[in-house]
Amino acid sequence: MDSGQATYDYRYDANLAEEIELKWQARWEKDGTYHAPNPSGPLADSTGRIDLPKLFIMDMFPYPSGTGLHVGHPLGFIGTDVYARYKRMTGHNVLHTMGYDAFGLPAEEHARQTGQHPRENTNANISNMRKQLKRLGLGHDPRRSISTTDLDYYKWTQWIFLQLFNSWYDTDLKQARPIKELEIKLEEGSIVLEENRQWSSYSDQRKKEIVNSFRLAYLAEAPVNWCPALGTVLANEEVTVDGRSERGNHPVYRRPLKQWMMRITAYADRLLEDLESLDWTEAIKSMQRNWIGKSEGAVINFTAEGITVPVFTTRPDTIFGATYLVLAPEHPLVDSLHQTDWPDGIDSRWTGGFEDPRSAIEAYRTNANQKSDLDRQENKDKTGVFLGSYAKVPVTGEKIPIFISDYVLMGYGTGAIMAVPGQDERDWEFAEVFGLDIIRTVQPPTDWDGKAYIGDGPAINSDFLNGLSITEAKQTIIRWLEDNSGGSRKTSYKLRDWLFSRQRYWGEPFPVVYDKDGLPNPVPEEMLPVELPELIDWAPRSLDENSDPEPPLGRAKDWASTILDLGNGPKEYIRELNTMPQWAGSCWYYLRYLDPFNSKEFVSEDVEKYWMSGETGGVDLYVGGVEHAVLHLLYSRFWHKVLFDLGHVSTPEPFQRLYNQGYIQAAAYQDERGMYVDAAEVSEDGRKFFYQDNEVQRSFGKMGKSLKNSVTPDEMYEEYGADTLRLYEMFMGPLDQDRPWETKSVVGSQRLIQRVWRNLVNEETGEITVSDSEPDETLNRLLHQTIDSVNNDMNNLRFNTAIARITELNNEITKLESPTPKAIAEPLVLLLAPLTPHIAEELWEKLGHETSVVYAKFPVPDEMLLVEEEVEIPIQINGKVKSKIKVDSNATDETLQEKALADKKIESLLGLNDPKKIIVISGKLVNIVL
RNA sequence: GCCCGGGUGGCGGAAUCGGCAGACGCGGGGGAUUCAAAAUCCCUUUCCCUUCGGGGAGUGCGGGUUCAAGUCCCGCCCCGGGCACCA
Repeated sequence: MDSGQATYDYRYDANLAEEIELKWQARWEKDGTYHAPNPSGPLADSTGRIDLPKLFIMDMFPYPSGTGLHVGHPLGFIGTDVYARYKRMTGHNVLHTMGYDAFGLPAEEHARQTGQHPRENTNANISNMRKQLKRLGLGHDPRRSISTTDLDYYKWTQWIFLQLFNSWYDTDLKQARPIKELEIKLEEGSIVLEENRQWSSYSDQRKKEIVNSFRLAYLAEAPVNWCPALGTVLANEEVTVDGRSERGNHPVYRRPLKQWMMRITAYADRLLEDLESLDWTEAIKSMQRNWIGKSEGAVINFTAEGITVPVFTTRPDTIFGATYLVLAPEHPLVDSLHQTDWPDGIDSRWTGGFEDPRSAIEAYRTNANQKSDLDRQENKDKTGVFLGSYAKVPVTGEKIPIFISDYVLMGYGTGAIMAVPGQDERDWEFAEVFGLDIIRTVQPPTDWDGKAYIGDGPAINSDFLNGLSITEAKQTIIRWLEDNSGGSRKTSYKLRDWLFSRQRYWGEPFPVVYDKDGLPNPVPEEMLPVELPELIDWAPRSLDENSDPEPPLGRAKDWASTILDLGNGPKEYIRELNTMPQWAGSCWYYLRYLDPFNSKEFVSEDVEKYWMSGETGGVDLYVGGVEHAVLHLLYSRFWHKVLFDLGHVSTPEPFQRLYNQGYIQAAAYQDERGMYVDAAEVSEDGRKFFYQDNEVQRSFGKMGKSLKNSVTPDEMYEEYGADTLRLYEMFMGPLDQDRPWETKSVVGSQRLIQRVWRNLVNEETGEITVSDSEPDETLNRLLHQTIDSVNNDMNNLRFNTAIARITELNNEITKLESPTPKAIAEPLVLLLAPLTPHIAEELWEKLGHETSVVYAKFPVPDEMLLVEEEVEIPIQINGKVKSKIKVDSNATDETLQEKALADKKIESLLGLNDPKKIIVISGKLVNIVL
């Protein structure tokens, strides 16, 4: 300002914004403004807020990455903050805080590249992220912030593991029970494992093994996803469809290893059924349903070579159309079922060109093994070989040939199917390739010209089932099978047990030690936590496909073997060397937020009941990205249900309402070589885009380094301030929608704040300029209409429209020629407070208030003022608006019609025509039909 | 292939009880202010035609219901996401 003209020392610009923002952030911290009281314990207080209705609002906590935030990250955080602030102002005790999911592969990968210990690196990242988030003015209770890597936190993660280890799933009660109850049942003989065998006749070792096999956390030798490049095994959920690691895109190999598993399959039905009670989007629910993959049907026992071959089918009603069996190539019965020689006169298509079944099978298996999952997926041509043997169909006694083919998967059902080409497209294709019989058992509609018919219809060619519908036929045949020991009703799931071991350093150690017999023993609760050893050489080894996983913890020799007294005197034990997966810590963090300082329990009963109560119970609002649809949300629900069964929590579900925020995308530009160029340096001439005078092509994608299109919050603070950034992000569109970032549009949000400021404050002196005079009628009505809309929008997370309404109100205020009446200014500040808390605090203080705006009462509309005295009514002729009239808002329909017909314009348009019909919608519209 | 979303101005998006399509913002155009500019304020901005009074078209496409359809129904097309040889 060097022109000598009026200087605006108090114009709302980035500098003033920063001054105001830092001032209030310091104040909030000092005053503990966002502290939410607990009903009891160390976080109880005397504010009286505990008597208000509670609300637990939560974000999916972030992984503290080293690269820092870009403006896309905090979108959801701002959304929950605005909502939380609104709820505080409408009389709720709001719990909102933020934690860090800091264990896991990325931390270690980063540490591996930089050579820094994961802990140091993680801590640095967390404090950096805290700083960045604090600058946004998020109203979090800082006392409740936890990190999954805190010793005091993972102690309780280990404690929960012990709950799982010490429980089994009672299928009669349909809930988890303490393992002791199982032991008692086994001793009493109310559970018998083998007929005519007493529990006492088993050896102690065997007893232990048997009990172990019932636990919810158990060891199993299972085919797992081994990723040598990451040096660890991965959960199914962490492997992409084309058989690579989700993180890093490294090849993953299937191999059997002894691993910790979590018996999530026991909960499949409850995880499925309880989805109904949740306020989640249909998209997420259907992804979970899909993942659980429940299908009801029957297992049917075919016999061949004196061996029973069980087959799972969802269509037992089609059994009369079964013309062959197919086993997965790796099915264990293949070796005992095949013949030594081909039968005479065999179809050449069935042999694969081999001399005998054994060599054909061997060649087929080798070939199938070499096929990648991607090949299998893309190449769906049906292949297979005949085993040389035949199976007997239970109902007919007929003999049908047995094949192996890779279109049958070992991992689902029984790994074997009865093929019914008439009613299954895949079987039809196979039957065509191999020249097998096709028998329709459901009558297709008369105009049916397709191949396999999947739809409903009367059963045909099916003996005693003929004429029945699919549903009836299913019931009938299952009853027959059960009566004749031909099979039984059966439900299958796609869901597999959760692989819980990782060969990594940076994770929670298992509270498990092994004694000489090699069996796992839980580390007693009072010995927790089992602390991660300090390791100098913590990096995983680079490994090749054939090597074994080599857990880094094995290198901490002093730690790995230990002397403990587990109740039978000090003995030497070997520790479990694997660590838990990253999901473990994120499974239950919401519970620790409630009672972070509790050293006796993971959460106190009292506190848990208070915060988790509700219609169906759980976190009242959980906001996060859709990418956690299956993994985190399913695991978390599972653990929560176990804790519920064992009486540690009071609700069957952890998250009552789930809301998926959209993503902020950003324009990215590529030059003619396809290389991305710095998006900040690209200019536009209206149609084309240029980088250093060369034309570049625009596309939209995730913000980030690789697309060179990141915009950081810091750049926004520098130019506009945090309130503007918050306002802009909320104004861009509905919270659940993806939207493109546009830096040039941010100014619009700043202008709103600027105008509000100017309407209330003298830019030269910084003095408040509001008047005590009464606002005029029109403005007052607008104020109350705005208050009404904003309340609605806030409740429905429609912040974009709330801001639009506030802008309209402020635009009217701007047009006033006299100072803004205080009676308008105060509610305006309150309306803005959830969205732009810093400037609201500053204005609130300038308006003479001594207490924080955070707990001021949000304005409530005066119902009387919501109804206009006079309204403008459109008049349509044949549905098109031709004129408008002003009438008293409570005018009768008769008056409305009269006035409409008397309108000059309408009169002239009607001319001599007589209206056929006149529709009057009270207070809204008149439509004249000619 | 199946299952979810979603297609509205140059752009982000409003209008979801069937009742004035385009609120609010960005961008564009014009004006005031200024020596000038920035900033600010005001007007204007769906498209086409216009004798400047106005007229016509219009919410992905084609039908339908209705006095009235972005909104409801039927049949398609396109985009985004999820699942995918799961018996």
